[in-house]
Amino acid sequence: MSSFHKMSINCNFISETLDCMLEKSHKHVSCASCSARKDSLFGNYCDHELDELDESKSCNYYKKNQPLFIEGSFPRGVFCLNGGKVKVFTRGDEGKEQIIHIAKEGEIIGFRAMFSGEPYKVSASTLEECNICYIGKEDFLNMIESNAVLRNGIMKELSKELGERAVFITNMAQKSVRERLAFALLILHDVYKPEQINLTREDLANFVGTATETLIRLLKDFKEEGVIEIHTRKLEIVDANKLERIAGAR
Amino acid sequence: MSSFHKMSINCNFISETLDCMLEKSHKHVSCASCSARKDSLFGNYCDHELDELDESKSCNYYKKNQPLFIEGSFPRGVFCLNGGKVKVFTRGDEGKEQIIHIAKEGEIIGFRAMFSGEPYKVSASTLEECNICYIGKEDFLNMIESNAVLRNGIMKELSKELGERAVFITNMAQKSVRERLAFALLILHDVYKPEQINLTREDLANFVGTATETLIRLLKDFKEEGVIEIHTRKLEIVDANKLERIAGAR
DNA sequence: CGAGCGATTGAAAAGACTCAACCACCGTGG
DNA sequence: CCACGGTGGTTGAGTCTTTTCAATCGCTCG
Repeated sequence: MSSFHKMSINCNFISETLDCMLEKSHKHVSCASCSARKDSLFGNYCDHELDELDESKSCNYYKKNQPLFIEGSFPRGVFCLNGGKVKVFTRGDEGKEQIIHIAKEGEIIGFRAMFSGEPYKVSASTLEECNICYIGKEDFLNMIESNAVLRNGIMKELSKELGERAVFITNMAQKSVRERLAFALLILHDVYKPEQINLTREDLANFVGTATETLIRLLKDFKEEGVIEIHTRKLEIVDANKLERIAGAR
Repeated sequence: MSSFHKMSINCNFISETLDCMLEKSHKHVSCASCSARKDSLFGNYCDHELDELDESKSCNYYKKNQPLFIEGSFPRGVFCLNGGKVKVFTRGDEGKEQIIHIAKEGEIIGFRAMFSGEPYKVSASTLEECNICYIGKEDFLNMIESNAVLRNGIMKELSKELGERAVFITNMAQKSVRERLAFALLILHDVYKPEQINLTREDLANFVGTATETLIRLLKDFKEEGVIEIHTRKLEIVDANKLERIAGAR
């Protein structure tokens, strides 16, 4: 844990660090004023709960492509995304990443392995500059134990994800790459809005579950069909309805 | 809830009347004497908890290929498998089944949707004759609320499944059908042992995520390579190590 | 300004699917 | 008891999607 903390002792306020000199000072973002919190599992916390939460957490700044945790290691706490996007992925036999989920502000990451008693089955790393708070395992489990609302929120979240993954599996097994790409773009549209989708082609391919070259060709098709606009690396969804039609039902 | 109960009561009548030879009377299997329980989430229940459980549940006999619940409907309770195998699956756009999981004795099925507040994202139906107990939603949720051990067991289970599905997704996305089949056979070997794997080719194909014809050809290959034995419908694993090698890491 | 990574394109090869036909086993009803 | 129908299993051939390999381009960053 200590190494992890050291690693991330520099700090936050993306708004300040956007382009100028990269002075990331380690400011403590109070949960009470966290803009991402309203959509999170802590959204309905009252004042004294927020104080408690503030006590037990630490805030950290992450650069692009920094790992939060790695498949196979054991969890020591959970991560609460204040700003930025994070990819959650596994590696197949040849080391190729399969992205399972792209997390955005407000999401809590890494609590699955906290309950399963197993090591992480997935890895997580930042896709861009991020501000991420960290809550130690013990504190987190205590909160779960003593706070039924939070606990139910967690169970609901676990359950929802489980359902989503069933659909994901079915899509992987039965849809063509073209359909899966359309599906993926719709999901990413939701994650990134109001911004444009901003991923490397490789990450996008690893989310869709295809080869990078295939992905590129299909993106070109979509562009020619007028459903997306390609701005170098960034993708703009032009016709979401058409995408839905391409993606098929669900 | 009532309609579901009616349905299952009917099952018993039907079963009794249809195969009179087989005498599947609707006996109440006491949880205390349930042989499947020791491996289940209720494995460590004490006497008075078992009494309570017995109170709130009903026992039902299911014929082969009977549905427990269907994608899109809302859950009214959970199913506890006393005997027999059950497939859990979703349907893709063209109605093709994708089997997500094959459950065996001792497993509790259908609790995901209980917490998510969503309708079922999957369907479940019996693969053979089954004895299945049913616990109503309210009773079940009360148990969860008041019994921390059970609750933690459930959370652990949800978490484990979530991890397994991440692996499943990666396999689907990156492995060849041949590798996936090897992987699937190993899983099924575990589920079915000490019996032989007993599924229709179509179900097996829908678990692996391929066409029935492709599956059959690959089974033949495996047989010729000496890793399995085919006894009409039943499959015997001859060389699990070799299967593991074929399946790749993990 | 050069190195290097990410993006792109083309051509060939492979894996898997679809379609169509046929077989074989099993329980049913005549 | 046997013919029948139906489901599940098997095989072959052709097609098509997708991958792989190889090469090129282009932008960004030090």
